[in-house]
Amino acid sequence: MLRGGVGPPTRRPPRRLHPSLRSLATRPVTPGGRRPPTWDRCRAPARAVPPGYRAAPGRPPRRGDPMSEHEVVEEHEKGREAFESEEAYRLHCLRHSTAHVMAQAVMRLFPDASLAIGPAIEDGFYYDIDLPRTVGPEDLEAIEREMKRIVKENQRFEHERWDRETARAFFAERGQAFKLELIDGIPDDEVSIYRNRAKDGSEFVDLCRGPHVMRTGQCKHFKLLRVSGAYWRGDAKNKQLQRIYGTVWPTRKELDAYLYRLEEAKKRDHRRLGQQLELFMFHEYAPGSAFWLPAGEHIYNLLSQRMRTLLAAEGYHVVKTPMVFDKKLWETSGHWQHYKDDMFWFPEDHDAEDGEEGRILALKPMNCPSHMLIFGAQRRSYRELPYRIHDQGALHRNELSGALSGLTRVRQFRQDDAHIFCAEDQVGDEVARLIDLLDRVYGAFGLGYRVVFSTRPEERLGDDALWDKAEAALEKALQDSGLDYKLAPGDGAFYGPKIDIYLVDALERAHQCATIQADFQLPRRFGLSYVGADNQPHVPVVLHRAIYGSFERFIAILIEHYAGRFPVWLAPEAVRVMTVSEKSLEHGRKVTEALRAAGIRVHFDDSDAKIGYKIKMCHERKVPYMAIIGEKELAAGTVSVRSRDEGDLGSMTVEAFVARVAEEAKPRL
RNA sequence: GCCGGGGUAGCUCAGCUGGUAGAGCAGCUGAUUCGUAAUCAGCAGGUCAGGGGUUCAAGUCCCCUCCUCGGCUCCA
Repeated sequence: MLRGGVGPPTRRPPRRLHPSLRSLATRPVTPGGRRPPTWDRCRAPARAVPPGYRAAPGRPPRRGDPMSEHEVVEEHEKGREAFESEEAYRLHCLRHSTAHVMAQAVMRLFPDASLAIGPAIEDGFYYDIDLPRTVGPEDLEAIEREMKRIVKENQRFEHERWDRETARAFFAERGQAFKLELIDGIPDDEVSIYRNRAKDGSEFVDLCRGPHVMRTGQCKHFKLLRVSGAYWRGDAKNKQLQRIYGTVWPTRKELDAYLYRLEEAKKRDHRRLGQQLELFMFHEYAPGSAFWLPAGEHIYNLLSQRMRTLLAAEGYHVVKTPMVFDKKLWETSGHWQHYKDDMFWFPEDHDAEDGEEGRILALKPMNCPSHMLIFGAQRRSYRELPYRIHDQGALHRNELSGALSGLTRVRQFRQDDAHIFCAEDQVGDEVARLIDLLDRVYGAFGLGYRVVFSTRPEERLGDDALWDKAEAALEKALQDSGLDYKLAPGDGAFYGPKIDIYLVDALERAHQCATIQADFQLPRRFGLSYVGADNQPHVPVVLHRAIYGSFERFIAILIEHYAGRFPVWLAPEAVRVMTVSEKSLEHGRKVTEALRAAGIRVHFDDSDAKIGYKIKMCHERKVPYMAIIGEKELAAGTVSVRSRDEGDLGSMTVEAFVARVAEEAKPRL
């Protein structure tokens, strides 16, 4: 999500991952790195055809005519096309099927439950259910036990087609109001139904597009993870349901690997490491706003400085703009109309009588309007274009209290924000330069990335000719870059097409950070123009762009990506010098000074603790290098070096050590 | 904002069905001068998130507020 775009972010919780990237995070990370053979145990139904039934009109649903083998195969081939790989398709079937198994189990335990939807999602599945009471962890265990029984029974997933009235009657009789709503939303005359028959003669019948695996026995390696609230159709005005999340994998090994990955992610959680490493803190007096402690501020500031330097070299003008603006600015940009609830604002005159019209001021949630003012403050020539403005000013957004989370969802943050004012025919070049730039930036951190190109949405501003031009320019730049990218038709902003970049971290999780958005609307709203070579006024195109995105979020990703083990060039503390005993204090001091003189961030642990204890403390801080100084080193004028990642490196001369660390401390960016 | 977990010493956590708060680490003081992931002893540290209520008695039960965590359109 572009935290600096002009789009009117609606007041709703964030979508976590772009749908077109769903498969990205589903890749299992096995400790050995190799993927186990899986698919022999998860057979999708196309090869072996499950019995299907078609209900004849007017007949009771159970007595349908069997769906022909050909039809079933055809259907599954069709379903498969929507997936990028056989693997993705089979996982989808497995996950969706396990959602059914869970629903079946829930219905056994809570006969009054009412089922909403239960899709397959990244890494698992969920089912939204209206339950008579709230369920807790003990209930999840009970549901799991029931699911295991169903798996053991190895029930078939029988596919049937019913006419809609039969289906309506069936679900109405069972009080399944959500299913009725879903049926009413289906345009076809027939609806698709899946049926599971239990050994005891009971049945589980669900409205479902499918496809499914053949039998419940395939859904063996699952685990229910958590339960939370979710609104029917995602709308806070609707009834809130209980959403039960689970995960499922074709093999035990993959399930274990996934659970291991969850554990690993928990260990790397930036909130936990942020406290452990004293990078930042929060206080209830400033919900959603981080306090950057010295170690964290070091990283923040380093990223900030490197980006300024980089962008200055790219021809950007670095500016600083006001924090508080008259609400008129936000009316001009359109934020006030769409986004007022997410802004912090207040009357200029606090003593104004009730009803008295005073000036309203607002903290900026985005930088773009003030950049529009800068561009518009002078008469601009085409010779000045592309005119690039970079601004790292603090932004404030009044996020929903329930949406706040660590550094990733905050109320105050800064971006490596910039706006590029250019002529229409310069868009392609600028985008190409940006792609080159972000490739360099992400490369410096060892982060991979994926690119998604989003084109015109149904509801949009501007004429189609302009959209044609913009989309063509962006796409050409993408093609020229040689990058793989995915197309997301209709996912663009209402004011222009965009390119979103998803970072892939060490745990193969995707995070949206960078974005490049073309905007044809904002310059018009601000009445901007430049004088062209033809001596006529032209409206510039604006590119909204960010590479880190917000510093807060990017640092959170870095913390988790590195698991707190920052490389020397980023680490707040590069070396800790420690003495074995007081006898070597003097030499320790000298070594510390030598490192400091070389510009290395070093701390001298001259306490009287034992060396083993000092090493342990240092490990907990994840300092990359330890220089151990004892009487041997004192006599030889050396240091004994221990690396965080490689262990004891033996002794070397002070000069060699300083040179080694200095080399690693050079900014990679 | 909504649903559901949490909030006990700086940190991690214990405290059963109500009977007046505890451990480890960190801190301080002292001893110890030690060779690659925890030296010993002593001391100090809490309005049990905040407020209200029930009770002879509340960390524990009830209500309100704040903060925090998991979620809240990956659409049969």
